[in-house]
Amino acid sequence: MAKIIASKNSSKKEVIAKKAAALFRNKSFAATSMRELAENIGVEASSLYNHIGSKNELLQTICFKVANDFTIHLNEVEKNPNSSIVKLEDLIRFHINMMQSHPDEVFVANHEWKQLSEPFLSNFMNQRKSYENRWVEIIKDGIRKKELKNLNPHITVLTILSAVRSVEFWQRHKKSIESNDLESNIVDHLLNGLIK
Amino acid sequence: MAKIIASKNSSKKEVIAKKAAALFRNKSFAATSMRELAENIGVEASSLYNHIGSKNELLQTICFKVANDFTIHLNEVEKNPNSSIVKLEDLIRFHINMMQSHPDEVFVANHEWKQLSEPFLSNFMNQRKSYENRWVEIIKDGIRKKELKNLNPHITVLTILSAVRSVEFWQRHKKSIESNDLESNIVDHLLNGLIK
DNA sequence: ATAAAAAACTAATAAGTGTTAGTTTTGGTA
DNA sequence: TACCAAAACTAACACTTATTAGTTTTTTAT
Repeated sequence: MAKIIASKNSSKKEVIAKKAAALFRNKSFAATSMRELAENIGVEASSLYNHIGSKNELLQTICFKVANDFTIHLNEVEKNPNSSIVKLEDLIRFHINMMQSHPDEVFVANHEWKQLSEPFLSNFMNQRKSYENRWVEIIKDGIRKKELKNLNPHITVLTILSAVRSVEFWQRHKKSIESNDLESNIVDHLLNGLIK
Repeated sequence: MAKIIASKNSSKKEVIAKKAAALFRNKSFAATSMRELAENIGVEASSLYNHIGSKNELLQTICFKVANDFTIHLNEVEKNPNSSIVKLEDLIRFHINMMQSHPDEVFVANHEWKQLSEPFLSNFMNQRKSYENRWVEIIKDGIRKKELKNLNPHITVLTILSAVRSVEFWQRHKKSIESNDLESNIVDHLLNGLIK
């Protein structure tokens, strides 16, 4: 009889969620069946329900865990009395690090949140909206203090948040690109531009 | 009896593909059923098969149409003897314009291509790889001619291609943001940076 | 008006979906 | 060793899926 193996660091539920994140990333939430998830873990589909509530709950767990991590870090950034530039650099680096340490989970939160069911969907969208608005305030502050160019703050935020997602594409090349290189390149590009 | 209405500019197949792109974007390919697509068009699901081969074929049509448009434009950019900066600006603006003129199709090509079946999947990935490599060459040329900073060209390309996807988020705010504003903000940010 | 072609319909197929019920096995504790 | 709860199993349910077959309606061309 096959078994779900829980390690010291992660409960069986966490083992399932981890594998689910990988599958939801590679095949999409809708195209991943519970039977397929079970097979990847080495167990029958019905056995999963001893540990989780539903397929939807798995998606919720993944998405809100990621959202909370980002919110918590933003709380800390806002607390510190740094310049807007330092704050932005800190935030950008955190995004890049999150994508490298939890690539599947962040990918799912970024791309599969649409498949959340209500009320989780509305909840998630509100949380994201609020997160973006707090970035916008940091940018506005930087413009006010003449640290940043007078670009549209909303566009700037979405440009940065989109740009950091390029890290998604680098997982395949883990060896060919140094992590520090990746991070400093993106930060430099987004803050100082491309032209000499 | 309901009917699929073909206009002068678009055949019935194109009407179906257009609606499919919108649904695939909003609900994902896997989560969109043929019955749902048919209902949105005002017809029974089986009637669609008088005009299309399969659900998969719809996705193929959408993805490769977009990929070809981008490839064709890149061909033209490479032909013209402009500086690398002008070429890059041209390419960035084309991406932004494509996302504004064909938002659903570009979104699907960007996010749902994974659902393509073989051999289309491999085909699409190769085409994208080649597209990215040709961007890389333009950047390398710019570095060689001292027009651009010496950043990693591969990282730079993916950063730009990710950043322009921020346009996806602006569809909801069509009225609040001027299209020209959006375009010039992104171009300025990616080429000249954020810091004053 | 009539015949032919295009495109709609209804009904059915076979396969796959998430999830539950009921049963058996497992591993740890008394 | 005997017991009990946790966690696995098999089997089934009620639906949904893409797609096809066969039929009827609509449109087009003569």
